[in-house]
Amino acid sequence: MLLKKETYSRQVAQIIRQMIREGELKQGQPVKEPLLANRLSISRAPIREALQLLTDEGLVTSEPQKGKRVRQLTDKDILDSYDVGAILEAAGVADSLMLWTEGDILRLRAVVDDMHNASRNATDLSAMMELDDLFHATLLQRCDNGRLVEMARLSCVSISKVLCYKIWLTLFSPKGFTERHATIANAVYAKDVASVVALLRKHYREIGERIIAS
Amino acid sequence: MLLKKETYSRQVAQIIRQMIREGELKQGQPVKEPLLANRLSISRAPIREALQLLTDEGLVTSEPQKGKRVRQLTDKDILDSYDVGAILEAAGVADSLMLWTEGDILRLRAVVDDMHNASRNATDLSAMMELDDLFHATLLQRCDNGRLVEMARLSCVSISKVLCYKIWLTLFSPKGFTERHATIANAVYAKDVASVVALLRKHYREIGERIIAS
DNA sequence: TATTGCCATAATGTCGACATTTGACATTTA
DNA sequence: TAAATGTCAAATGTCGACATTATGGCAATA
Repeated sequence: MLLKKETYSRQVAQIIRQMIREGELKQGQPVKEPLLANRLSISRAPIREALQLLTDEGLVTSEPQKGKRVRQLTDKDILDSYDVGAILEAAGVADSLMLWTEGDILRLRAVVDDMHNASRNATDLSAMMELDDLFHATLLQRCDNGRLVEMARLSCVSISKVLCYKIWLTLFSPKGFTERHATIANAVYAKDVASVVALLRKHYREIGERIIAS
Repeated sequence: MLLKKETYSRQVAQIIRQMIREGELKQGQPVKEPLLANRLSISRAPIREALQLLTDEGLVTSEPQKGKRVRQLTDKDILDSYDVGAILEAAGVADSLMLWTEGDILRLRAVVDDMHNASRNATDLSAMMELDDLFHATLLQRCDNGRLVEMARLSCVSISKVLCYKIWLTLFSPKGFTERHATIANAVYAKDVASVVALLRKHYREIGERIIAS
């Protein structure tokens, strides 16, 4: 076994993320340290650390002396987050699209192909989720601003795909989802920067609006 | 007295920020919990919490089992951070400039006037710093995307004005600093979105480059 | 009945101590 | 001499307990 003795805090953070995704912890609900500590049979210290990690990710809100809660996303939070993500991703692509090689384009094509294949088999989007991540990461493959890439993800993906996991799975049909990304990819193949930017911002805005509508 | 019994953690975080600004804690230097705990005569728990707060802000890096260190900014970190800040601020202004009223413009003029006045008295930029914050906040006064505003600040200001505090004070002469902002303000008065965007990105890039050059 | 004040309960904030890991120095060995 | 190993102090991770603060219910009062 490839010795991996993670620290408790990180394992707990992952467990709580899972609990939020699965709906065991709902938005706005308080997260009580003693409860988790008992349930996991560890002390409160690592629990507190884990909760602070999640606070940094925006999954949990903290009010001194009042405890921590699963973040309650307002409609505006969702729209704003996706808007920021779109702005950053669009800027990152716009600034780096000129550097794309033929190989880069092939990589993007491969991702879109995988989406097409997956859309024939999968009944919901759960299989699509990692392809979606891969697609957007591939769009930024030539963007050398690591901070931009990181913040773009942090802004919307990390939040929405955990807090709104179940809703996210119902947003689109696998086919429609694939087509949306194919459209964006086509603009990339054509190196049409303006279209890519416009399509990305539209794409993200629509996702935000659909999440709200649910 | 205006009862303000902040939690220890937050006070400690502020103290450490101050220590970083003043150069008592230098970049890359390990931050040892027992030391701070002794010095402040409190236990390690609030120290650890404070360090995690600072980790979220990007001022401190953490490696499990290896401790925390004051973040060591690479040249690329600085350039990338300012680039992200510029992208967000420019997008925020671009999307909201059409909403500006005459009163909004007067507010911006007032800030620039304050800068002019300050530049005649101050010998360094220390007095300018809060005016700089105010200037950029005023640029985004009509941007209703709170998350964008927050992330724009977090991306560069919070980091650089703490980690590179002393360098920052020597970047420009007060006069030159004022003129730079006046130039941006003029483009705003003219509602010339393209110029504002271009000037902002240039402004931030130059700041990054000057910090590196030091 | 509605409001105020008090109390009991439970959660968070903080503490001091122990367990484990890390990094450096000393020692051994080739 | 240089590499490998053993040893030890110091720092981090975790624990259980106490102190302080928030929350809800109940009684007293207007």
